[in-house]
Amino acid sequence: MAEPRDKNGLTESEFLQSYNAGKYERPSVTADILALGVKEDFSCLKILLIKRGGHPYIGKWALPGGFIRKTETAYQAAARELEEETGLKDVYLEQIYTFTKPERDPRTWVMSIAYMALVSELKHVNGSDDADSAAWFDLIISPEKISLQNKDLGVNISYAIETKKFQNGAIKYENWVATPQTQELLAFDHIEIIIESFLNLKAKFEHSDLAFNLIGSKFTLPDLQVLYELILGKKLYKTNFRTMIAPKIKATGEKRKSASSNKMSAEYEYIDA
Amino acid sequence: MAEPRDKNGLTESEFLQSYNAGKYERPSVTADILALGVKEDFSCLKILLIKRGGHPYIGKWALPGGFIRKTETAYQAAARELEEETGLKDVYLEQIYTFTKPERDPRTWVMSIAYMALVSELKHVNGSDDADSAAWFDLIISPEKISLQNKDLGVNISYAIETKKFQNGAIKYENWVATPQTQELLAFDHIEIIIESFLNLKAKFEHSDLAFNLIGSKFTLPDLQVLYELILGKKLYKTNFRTMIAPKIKATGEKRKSASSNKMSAEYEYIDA
DNA sequence: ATAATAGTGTCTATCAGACATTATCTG
DNA sequence: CAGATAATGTCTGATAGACACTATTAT
Repeated sequence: MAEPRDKNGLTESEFLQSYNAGKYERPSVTADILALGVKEDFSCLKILLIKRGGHPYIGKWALPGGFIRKTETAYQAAARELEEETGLKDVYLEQIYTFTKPERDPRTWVMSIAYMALVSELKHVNGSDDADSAAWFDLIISPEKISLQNKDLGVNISYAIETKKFQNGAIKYENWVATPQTQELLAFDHIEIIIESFLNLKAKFEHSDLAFNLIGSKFTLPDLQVLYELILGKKLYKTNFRTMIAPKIKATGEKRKSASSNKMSAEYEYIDA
Repeated sequence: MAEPRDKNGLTESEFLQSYNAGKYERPSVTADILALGVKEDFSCLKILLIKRGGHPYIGKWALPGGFIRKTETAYQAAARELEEETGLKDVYLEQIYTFTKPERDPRTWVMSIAYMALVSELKHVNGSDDADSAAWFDLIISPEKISLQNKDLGVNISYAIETKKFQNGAIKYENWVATPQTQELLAFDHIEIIIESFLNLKAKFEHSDLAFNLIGSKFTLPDLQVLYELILGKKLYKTNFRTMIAPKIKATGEKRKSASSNKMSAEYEYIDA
């Protein structure tokens, strides 16, 4: 059978040779990473930010990330940038959402593919590259408010969150808006990425085993419960938590102090179904 | 306080004026839409495909979609392309996933932001633009196989699906691979977009009211149950289905024939919580 | 009239939520 | 020893799963 030709009489290989990639304007695309961890004493979640070393938003705190290269996937770019800018590697990485508002970057047309990383050990992070410095911030988040704080650096970034539901025929949407509450703010629309990703994490948390990516391989049940309470934003009953978690874990036989209190407790590890 | 300057001594506005957008190579970005509906007699799901009118993959069936413009969001592009190529508008549209393998398009570096559309009425669709023609295909999907068929056009496209689980330390992944089973196949990596989106839909289906976007505003319970069974891929018990769905619906007082059988049945409508 | 299917009643197992109680550990 | 917290027992109500049965409708 004859090779198909288009309206200009070209075969596919002829078309590809003559294809002009410059015909349409193209956006730059970055992979930005929301890296989450838990504070050593399990008193709050931690989020990794970098201080921007160049324009735009020079000196502002931002999510680590950078431009995707032609030879790599977005996932590979996210892993590469995370390691380059903070030294973190071999962590759980998942694509969350792609942000595309045309005016979201003052330089030019830039889309951002947001990734969420879950980190079980808050390694010391060091800035490099585009980033002056990298640091873990306390992340305090509720349905009404989000704060990112680093006491050592004296930085406090807060936004109020308002959620609105609206409906369009049978089509139901939920929207939220973040309103700045402090002088110091995040670069770009990164606060939106954080809120969207956290809501995503919360929704997935109850029906998956994502929690175990945030805690070391050996842990105590009081610590694990505190972690669940941090993410879900509510207290859990110990008994119910334990019956829920029981099929997923097994005792190591060891005993050790919990990080969230300083009492001895049995040690467990995750078993995969 | 002085305006901050970068290592070249530029302020932000000076930097932005001199910013060279051509420094890094940029990808083209498309919005592609998986539009789902239900067959009139509720015997299977339907998916909207277009026949490509130009290279590459000329003459092959593909998802509707096209390049995102500099003045619009990906959501707006998806809505626009769907209407341009098929005439469908005012439908539920949700971003699913962004596909970024560098070699996924033979022309050049192209990323695809995939959207899922849920359509409650299978309006007659007409091709235009890049698309020779648009048509609804029967979508038959199981954990092992996916088929897209249009008997009028005599087209049958099938792939076998294999799922693999693998683990990387505490990090657990699930992957699937689609293997061609027929001569005729979809353009690009669109089969991946379809499978990924459908898995997403299935996961969300049980914990949301997405179903009502696939059925008209007035419906019978037998029809609604058949729709749930189609998406979930399993039989449901009538009693349990009705107690589950009861809080979300109210009777209109009318009676009419179901589409899935030809018996009279009470008519209901969706009520929002 | 009969077969098919719409609609209802009910039983059971499981699980989330809620307290109460006992055991153990730290200071 | 006292106060705190780890660990366990048990009660309740809601919900998913499973059948059985009656009512209604198309042919």
